[in-house]
Amino acid sequence: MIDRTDREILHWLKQDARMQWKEIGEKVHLTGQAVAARIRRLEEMGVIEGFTVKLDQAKLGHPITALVTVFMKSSNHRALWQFLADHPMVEEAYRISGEGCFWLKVSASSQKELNHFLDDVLRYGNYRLNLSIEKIR
Amino acid sequence: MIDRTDREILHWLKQDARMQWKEIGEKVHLTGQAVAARIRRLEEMGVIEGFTVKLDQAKLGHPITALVTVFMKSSNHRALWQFLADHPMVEEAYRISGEGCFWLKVSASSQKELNHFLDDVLRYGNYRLNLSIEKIR
DNA sequence: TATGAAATGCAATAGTC
DNA sequence: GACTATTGCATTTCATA
Repeated sequence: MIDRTDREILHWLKQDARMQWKEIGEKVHLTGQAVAARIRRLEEMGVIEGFTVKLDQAKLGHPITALVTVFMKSSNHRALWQFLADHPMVEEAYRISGEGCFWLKVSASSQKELNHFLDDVLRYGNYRLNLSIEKIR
Repeated sequence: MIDRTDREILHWLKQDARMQWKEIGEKVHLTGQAVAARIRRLEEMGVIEGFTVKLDQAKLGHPITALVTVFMKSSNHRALWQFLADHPMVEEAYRISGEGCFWLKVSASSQKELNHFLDDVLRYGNYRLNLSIEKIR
């Protein structure tokens, strides 16, 4: 279904998603064509969801990374779900187990922008805020 | 320093990091070469940290995503820092403000594997655990 | 599911503005 | 910084095992 070679290919793609099929092929002892076929299959299977860039948010003018836990007061999960799914400041969002909570990673250009976001969140529930002071990974 | 066109390029790369320079060029009204030059510059500036794949961890045999907050008991931050920076299950880790804490996103293949990880974390401090029950973004 | 050969087309480089 | 023209090489496709 998904063998050791597939995992090796994913390993290299994780390091550099623009690596050439041929180059990956040399690393995993396959031709570029075989690598291309495997990657196509992994995409079709949904194992590979897509290819992206890792960006330095601070250098893009978003120096604030906030880790937010939201505690719902109402049971109107759906509305918050949609709010989070659409909001441009939300980089990651999870529904989590426990007292009807969500967990978010939010990127902000200023304290003011973050405050405004949090005010919007307050319409749905309370929150606990943690600010990142260093990104480890 | 970093203009509107750069941001547009980043926007397209975020959607598909393997999009061809030429194709991006058509979208932002530039030649492929001009796009390549800008991307090279953005990499040198460190705005682009790299190119990666988005993977479906569940389909790779890691159905559990845990969001963990660590509260240090000692002040031996450095040791935990290193532990987190190296550990293969840790997908993201941040030093956060407040009571000497870290925040982590951890991927696990089983409850047992997660428990083992958490036991290791206990050497450094206490933790609060939340399990993801749905990935929103 | 892999390879080898052929056709296509992108990327890299150099030169110009 | 961007464009055009040229060259080199990866990707794609197809036939084959």
